[in-house]
Amino acid sequence: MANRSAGEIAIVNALRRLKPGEVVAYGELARRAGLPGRARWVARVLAYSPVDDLPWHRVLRADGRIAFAHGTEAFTQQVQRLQAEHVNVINGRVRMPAPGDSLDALLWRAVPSAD
DNA sequence: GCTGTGACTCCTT
DNA sequence: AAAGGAGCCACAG
Repeated sequence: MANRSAGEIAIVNALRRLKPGEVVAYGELARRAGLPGRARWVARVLAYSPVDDLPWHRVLRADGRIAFAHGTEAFTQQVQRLQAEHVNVINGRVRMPAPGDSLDALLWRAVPSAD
């Protein structure tokens, strides 16, 4: 039996494990799903997965920036969803967790940025 | 089966 | 801070 969508299922499961207010990078989510280096696969799953109740808005680029261009509908919607979960977003950027910060930082501090 | 594309990431100027 | 390039891999043509 082909494991055609095994990775996709793992990605969706990892996504479902995210708690409100918790954000991760595409690559980090891929790593949690047991698929290191498959960040682009995560992005594709978020874009095309038939499951539509996924917390896609909790996934950001590795530097904490939203993956969409400013002014797009997707960008605006992601910012709104994040703010609804008390995630501070400034100029399309969120502070990514440092390795030691983990549990204390359920709410991530905003990072000022020029953009 | 080869080529181009992309909601990515890392390294090197 | 910004830009270029390589690696990555599923998918469409």
